[in-house]
Amino acid sequence: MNPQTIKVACSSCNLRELCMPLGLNAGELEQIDEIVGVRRKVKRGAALFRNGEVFTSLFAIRTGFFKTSIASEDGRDQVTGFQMAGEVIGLDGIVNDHHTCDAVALEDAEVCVMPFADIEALSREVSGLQRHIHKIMSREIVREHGVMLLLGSMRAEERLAAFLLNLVQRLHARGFSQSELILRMTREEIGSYLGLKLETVSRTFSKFAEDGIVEVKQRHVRILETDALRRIVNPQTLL
Amino acid sequence: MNPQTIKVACSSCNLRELCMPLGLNAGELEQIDEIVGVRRKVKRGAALFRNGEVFTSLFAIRTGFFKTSIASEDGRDQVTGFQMAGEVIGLDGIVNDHHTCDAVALEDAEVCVMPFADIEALSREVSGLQRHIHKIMSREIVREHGVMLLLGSMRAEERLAAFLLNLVQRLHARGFSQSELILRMTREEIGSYLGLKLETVSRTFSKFAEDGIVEVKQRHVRILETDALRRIVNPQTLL
DNA sequence: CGCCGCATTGACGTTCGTCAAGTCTAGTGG
DNA sequence: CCACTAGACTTGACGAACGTCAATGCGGCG
Repeated sequence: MNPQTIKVACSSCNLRELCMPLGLNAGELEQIDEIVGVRRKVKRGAALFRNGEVFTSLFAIRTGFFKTSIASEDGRDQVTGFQMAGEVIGLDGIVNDHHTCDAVALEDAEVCVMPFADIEALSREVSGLQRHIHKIMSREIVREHGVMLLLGSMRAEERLAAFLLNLVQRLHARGFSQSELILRMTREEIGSYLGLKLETVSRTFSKFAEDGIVEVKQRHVRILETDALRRIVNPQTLL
Repeated sequence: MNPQTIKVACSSCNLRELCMPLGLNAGELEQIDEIVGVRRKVKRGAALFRNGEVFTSLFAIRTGFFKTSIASEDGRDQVTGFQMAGEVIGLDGIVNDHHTCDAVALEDAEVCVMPFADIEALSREVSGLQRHIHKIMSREIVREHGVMLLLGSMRAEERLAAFLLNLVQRLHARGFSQSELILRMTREEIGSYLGLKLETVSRTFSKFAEDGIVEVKQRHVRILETDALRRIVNPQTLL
């Protein structure tokens, strides 16, 4: 609730290739810089937006880590995703001009605020931007299909293995280790995302550790046998 | 595999308000008619598109009923949605120019073929169309959040109750009964969508019937107590 | 240094999946 | 017109996986 306003430039952002389209000329890049005029800091535990709030902007994560979650009327809630640097959140708000989920920072974070009206206006001019927006939304739809497959048909070990592989792959794409990661979320949040109770998440971590597949020390995870995790997710594949 | 080509006009289509934006002037409507130049018939059991095929077009369903599903490498598959007249399918293909799921007709169907390149070009001119496309994609994202909540946190009875309420609500919006419906999909397909085995779906139907909440005769379902279904989905609410 | 939230682990219960037998129905062909 | 068949559906008995409840451990932050 303390929106810092710091002028920045996409054109010089090291996350450019993650959140912005490639192959634009100098003039187009400059126009995009205009859109992302403001950054906002979000403290750990604070919400970037909440269910019901008016939607005005998409947010590109510059630093930090978020979860998005929805709540059913009777209080249960479901984590719908974990987002890291270079990813865009807020797409849920477009359809009704109101956000339909909460976005909460799991560590101190900073986002680029992109007013959606400006995005729409500019993407009528710059077809590369238009295409990029469409792809971001389509990617989210495809990602959610994958989560539905996970929730609908996998057992606990498969879910957790898929989760770890996905996380580490995304972190690796950002220059982090392929085998070591620090979880920014609690067991309960992992469980909510995976459709499991926190105890089951904990037990499954312990099982993986017993089997020598990972080392787990609270939120610090080291993957010892990536292939073993892959085999758990996909028993058919003989790696 | 027998693409019928029949010229039609959105401007005179009775599903216009479902799949196309409102508030356009005559000239804009005419331009949209240009986009939807072709219809295609799909026989029951046939695929409109399959995972891996090149993506070129979105499809607006004119008549009939579809399921979309994805397959994990080891053969399991997950139904990701059921689509009816006025709904748009194919959004998953945008991100990689290839479809990532199968769309199969559950009864003889007819779709309007909308080449995506044309949609993008025209939506640069007609901001109402641009906005509409964004909303369709956002709506799909929000719908999938709801499915994640269902798969991640609901029990069998809650899932089936939510499923029935959702179906009947969408059918009602299309002028059908609020209380009676014919299921176009098998128990197995319902189960796949809801993350349950077909036997569990069948048992849960039987339980609802015993409790006097629905009458079930194979695929014909009559809802006797809508409020009871709502209470099952959302125990807190005292209707 | 002590507290509080998070994580782990164990014992037990519930829900749903599995396996199997049997029924219904729509469609086919005699 | 009716018998036959294949696929879909129902139902029961049983077991496995995961949830629930509860006790305990650990570590980070003030």
